[in-house]
Amino acid sequence: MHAMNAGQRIDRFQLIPIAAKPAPSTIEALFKKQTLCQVEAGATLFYEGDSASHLFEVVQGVLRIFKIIGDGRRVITGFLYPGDLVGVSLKDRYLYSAEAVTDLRFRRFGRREFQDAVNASLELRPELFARLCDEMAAAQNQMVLLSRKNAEERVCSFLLEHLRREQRTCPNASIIELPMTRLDIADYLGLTIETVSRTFTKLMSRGLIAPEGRHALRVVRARGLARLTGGEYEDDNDFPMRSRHN
Amino acid sequence: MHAMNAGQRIDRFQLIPIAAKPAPSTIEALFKKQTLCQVEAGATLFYEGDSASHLFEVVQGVLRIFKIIGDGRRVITGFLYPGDLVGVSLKDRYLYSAEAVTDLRFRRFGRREFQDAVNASLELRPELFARLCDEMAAAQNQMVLLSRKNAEERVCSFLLEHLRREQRTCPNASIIELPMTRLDIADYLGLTIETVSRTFTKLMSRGLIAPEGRHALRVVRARGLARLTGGEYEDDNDFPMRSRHN
DNA sequence: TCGGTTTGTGACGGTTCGTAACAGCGCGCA
DNA sequence: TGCGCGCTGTTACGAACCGTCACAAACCGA
Repeated sequence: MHAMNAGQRIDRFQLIPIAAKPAPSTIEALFKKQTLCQVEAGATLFYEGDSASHLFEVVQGVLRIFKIIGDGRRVITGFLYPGDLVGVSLKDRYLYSAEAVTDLRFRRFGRREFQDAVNASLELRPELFARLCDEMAAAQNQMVLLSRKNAEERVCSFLLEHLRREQRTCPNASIIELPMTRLDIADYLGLTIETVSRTFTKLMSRGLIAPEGRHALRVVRARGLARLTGGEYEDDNDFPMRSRHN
Repeated sequence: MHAMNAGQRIDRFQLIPIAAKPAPSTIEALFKKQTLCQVEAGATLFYEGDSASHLFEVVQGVLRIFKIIGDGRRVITGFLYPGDLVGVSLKDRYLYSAEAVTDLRFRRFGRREFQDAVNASLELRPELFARLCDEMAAAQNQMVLLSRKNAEERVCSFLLEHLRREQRTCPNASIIELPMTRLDIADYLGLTIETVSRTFTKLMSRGLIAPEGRHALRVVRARGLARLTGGEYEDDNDFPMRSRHN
């Protein structure tokens, strides 16, 4: 297995002053009242098994959450982006470790205070619940990917997932940033870096994607990628899964 | 890929009269007020994509929840047992299909009524949240299994998971019932039936487990199985993952 | 008892892994 | 500015694991 850059544990965040905001109505607004923190790429926010004292909201940058088993095998269960919440679904201990992929800005919230705030507000509760559902849906899709998709399908799914993300802010974007390393991608997709690398090369040689600097690439034929994901991401054509709800 | 027994859709459950109970304090008590339903093995409770009108509580028997992608590949994301809730983490549509593995007794609850009941009760909310967290934790562990474990580790993890379940009701049980088919197990573990079968045989020849009829087996050396899971289920010995929380 | 389904076992092959060598890029330092 | 070093990423090749295919045996319900 490959070595990975073990981040230093940070016990003292660099604090950035932030102006006070009006009454919180959504979770994001609630977090806005919290101090903005910043850490460098590679830093660890918390370890799996740590007492779960805080929730986090990613403000800028990318975060990876992962589990490590026995002999060092790592599984990245998710990448988190600005607006995402970390540590919603937990009881008293973190289920996974969290490290900054890039330089990262985030906000922290004490678990108890957060719970109290959510309990007190009729607006916050449905939103929190919705976020939990999204997290669960993502986990299920990831299980499908890890369980039954081959290397090419996994990589295509990954790329389209990221394209969709870019397109949420910029609807006809075709360039996706991939700040994480190949090892990160491999550990997220349940492959090795070599297989990820080979698959990228193959997709490029077929003209589906094109390199765009070191840590970005251009999706040339999104439709072509979608056809290779093995089961989701079909947009317009009829899809057996969808046509069945009664 | 192997064919699977496509269950008939049930539109009318067999209803079983049940005595009214006192005030609900836990979720289980809440469900006790609902009519008990029964279906035969193979029946479908709902399909992925269906409008999510109800939650379910398994009362007796086993349920499988699964997703199917494009060309018929199936992924079983979980087996559910008496006391388990189905459909907690969802918004307006079911994330997966649900079929009875065995003859099944269950209770249904309208989503809206359930939401209202939970919102109205200060006791129910934490329990619901806790169940969501458990569901999430299970999903994460499954991702680890599917992503990084080999066939033997997957099967051993599966067996121990079931042994633990049996031992929750009967602390020194060593026989585990496996009412699902090999195909179900394979689709749950991301393997083929042949690999599951071969792995069982191997574990038997090593004396770790012993056959106990067709759909049950005896765990002879649980400790031995635990050592082969590749990362969890170590009980007493120091375990790097655990020794690190501060 | 019979036929279909489920399970078990073997041989074979393919996808992915693992090792290794090399190339590209960034960084510090002379 | 040029050089060396380390890290990341790419490519090649042999090996291993698991999937595929084929068939037999066991089981189950009619």
